This record gives sequence, C-alpha cells and structure tokens, in this order.
Amino acid sequence: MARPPRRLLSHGQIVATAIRLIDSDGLAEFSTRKLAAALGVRGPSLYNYFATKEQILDAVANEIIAKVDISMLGIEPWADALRSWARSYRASMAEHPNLVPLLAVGPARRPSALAMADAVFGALVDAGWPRNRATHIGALMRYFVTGSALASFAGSFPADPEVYADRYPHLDQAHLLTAHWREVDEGAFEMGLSALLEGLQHEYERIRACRKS
Amino acid sequence: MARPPRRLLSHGQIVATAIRLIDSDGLAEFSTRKLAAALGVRGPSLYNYFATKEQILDAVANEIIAKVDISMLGIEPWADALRSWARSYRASMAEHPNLVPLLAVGPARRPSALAMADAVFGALVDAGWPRNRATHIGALMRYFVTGSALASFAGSFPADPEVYADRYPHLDQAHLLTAHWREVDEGAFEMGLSALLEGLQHEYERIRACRKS
DNA sequence: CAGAATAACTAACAGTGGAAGTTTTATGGA
DNA sequence: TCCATAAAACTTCCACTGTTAGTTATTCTG
Repeated sequence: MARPPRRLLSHGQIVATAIRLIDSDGLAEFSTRKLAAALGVRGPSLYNYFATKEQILDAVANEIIAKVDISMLGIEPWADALRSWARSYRASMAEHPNLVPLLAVGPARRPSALAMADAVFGALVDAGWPRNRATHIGALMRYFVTGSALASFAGSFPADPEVYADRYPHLDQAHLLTAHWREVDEGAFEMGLSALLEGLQHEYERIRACRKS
Repeated sequence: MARPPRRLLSHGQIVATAIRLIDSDGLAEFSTRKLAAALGVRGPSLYNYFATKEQILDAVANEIIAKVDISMLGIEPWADALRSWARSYRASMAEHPNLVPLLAVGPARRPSALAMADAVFGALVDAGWPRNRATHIGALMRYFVTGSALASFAGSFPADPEVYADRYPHLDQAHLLTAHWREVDEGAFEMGLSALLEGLQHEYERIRACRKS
C-alpha cells in the first residue's frame, strides 16, 4: 500500500491501543509490530508518528498520569488534599498495573507529571511548608504511592504452604495472603497513608510553633 | 570446544558477573550473550547452570536482598529496629539502582526475601502488634523503601530551566534539583521514615490503650 | 574398561527495534 | 491547471534477543 487517501492513524489512537495491549498482555509482550497489527498497519508505519518505541511509552505514561485528580490541591487543607491526591494517584496506577514500572521512573519531561509535581509543591508551600520541606514531601509521597502500586505485596507470596514449613516460622499463614491480596494491599496503603500524614502533621505543628516563638 | 577438563563457570560467578554488568550498563542492555562473553564463554553455555534468563535475574535479586541487615529485628525496640532495617534495605538497593525494578516485584520464592519478611513480621508480632496489623506494616514499609530506591525523585527533573518557564509556576527552582539529587532523595527518605514511624508509634499506643481497658 | 553423564560448542529459530529506500497520494504555488 | 514536494503507507534488511537442538570431547561411575 502506498500513501493512503487519509491518515490511517493518530497519536491518540496509537496511545489508546498501546494501553489496551499492555493492560491485556503485559509490558514484556508489547512490541511495535503487535501494536501496528492491532491498528491494522505494518510495523514501521508507527515511526511516522513517533520516533522511537520509548516515545510511545512516554506518551502512554503521560496519558495515565493526566487522569490523576489534582483539583483538591491548594483548595482543601494540605493534609486532606494530600490524602485524596494520593488515593487518586494510586487508583490511576492500579487500573494499569502492567505499566506502573513506566510511571515509576519519574517526571522526566512528561507534561502531566510535571503539572502534578507543580500542584503538589504549590499546595504545600502555600500552606506554609518551607520550600525544602515541601520538596521532600513531594518526593516521599511519590515513593510511597508508586511503591504501593508497583507490585502487590500480598500477592507476591507463594500460595503453596510447603514453601514456609520450618524455614520461615512466622510466615505459617502467609500462603493465605494471595487469596486476599486486594484487601491486604489496600489496607496497608491506607494504614501507611494515615501514619505518614499523622507524622507530617506533627512535624508541621512543630515548625509552626518554632515560627511563632 | 568440547567438554573442558573442569567446569569453567559456577552459579556464584555467573551471578556476580551479572550484577557487575547490570550495574555498569543497565538492565535493558543486559543479555545472556553479553553475560556469557564477560565470562569467556558462548551464550548457550549458561543454560547448563540456569534454565532461563529469568532464573539468573532471580538469583541476582536474591543475592542483593541477602545483604540487607535484619539482625536488629526482634532485638531492638520495634520502631528503632524498623528504622535501622529500612535504612539497610534502602542502602542495599541504592548500591544497585539498575536492578531495583527486579527487587520491587516482591518475595516470590526468593529465600532471602522470605527470610526478611519472616524477620519483620516476627519482630512486630513479638512486640505486640496484631497479626493483620503486622502484615500491613511489612507491606507499607516495603512500599516506601522500594519506592524510594526505584528512581531518584530529584534526579528525574530536567535540568533545563526552559522546561518550567510559565507552565509550572511553582517549579521555577526545580532545575536546580538534579545537582543535589542525592541529598534531596536521602532527606526525603529520612523525613518520610520518621513521619511513618511516628504515625505508627501513635497507632501502637492507641491499640495498647484499648487492650488495657 | 565400557558407557553414561557432563559441559562446552555450533547452528538455527522466531521475534525484536529500527533504518533505508520505494511507491503512491494529497497539497501548495506558479 | 500542472508540477514539485512532502507525507504516509509499504517492503526489505540489519543486528540483536532468548532459547532449542544437535554435536563433540571429556570425566565420572559401575
């Protein structure tokens, strides 16, 4: 086929199909040829739209992060806002577990990730956090949220009781974890989020007390 | 070359060389042929020692986690022990940033990771935490530590000030982050760790208060 | 001392990301 | 209206990947 009457593809279409393929088959199975086939086209045609496979994946990551709700930042009190944002952030990644490894490598030059970092940092500074502390909080929240989305904790334990016998005396019930991994992961996330925010709240009050004196 | 007088390789040697290669060239560049070449051997010979590339990487992950210090667990007070363990855990991964993605996917069947989970869980239960709470704490600590090791927060911001102009008003200083990424990441980790442990300490006291009444 | 197991090898497979060059179409300027 | 150019698909090709199959020579075992 030579040049068709009209463009057969679009950036948005390619990204959407890539997300669908990665969701269903995993990141390791994802290739440019399979993506092209799913779009009804041959492999190299994709290079008319993206220069490299990496750029396609970058656009995918950008798309996912763009769906994180950041509207509460700067509006609700900082700790409440941080809690809601963290939940939305985690939920967005949990919808696409296969591409969390992509999302975990940082803002890079992705607009949506930079916009999110900007909103978080701005909300914290406006709330009275010193700038260096606000930077730390942005970082540590990302650590926690991406860590919690990256891989299931509960689901990664072997379901076979034999594994634990004798060798790991405290893990005698661990083989039951896989059955409830969703609740365990969610519970751990919520417990960690509450602990983190409680600790930060105390630090905030200590800093305010110092300022006033 | 036919069968040599003596085995040319060993599991330990293969794993050590794999770690060296991944540290220097990255996970994406790592291939069985390159590993074999570094060992003075042709590609398929590795399959006399490991059934798949994945098993080699699994052995690599096991080796790294085996170096995490867990000796304080069950000896020091639980919160102190958790702090020291988390630092050692993070330090072990930070020495090999290129293979953190491997380590992040959970205990699987790796002996060293299961031993670590066993020690953490045991220490918490012995300290009086309810078992389901101890499970959550083990999970959320792993979330935070792997998240903090997975990718530099500070180092992932573009160093080019142009990127931030106008679009991201609060990030006007973000281009300076890359220069100090080590301190920023370390500071964020320590701040998060302290906040997390402070929050958990409060929760612990609340639970103890309930028990006594 | 015969034969089995071992540990290296070469050759080959299907699949990968990507580059080069080809062909046809749409479009903008004279 | 005609033509040059750029666009967007194509085919072909390359080096590389993980892995399997089959070969060969050596060592170990009965």
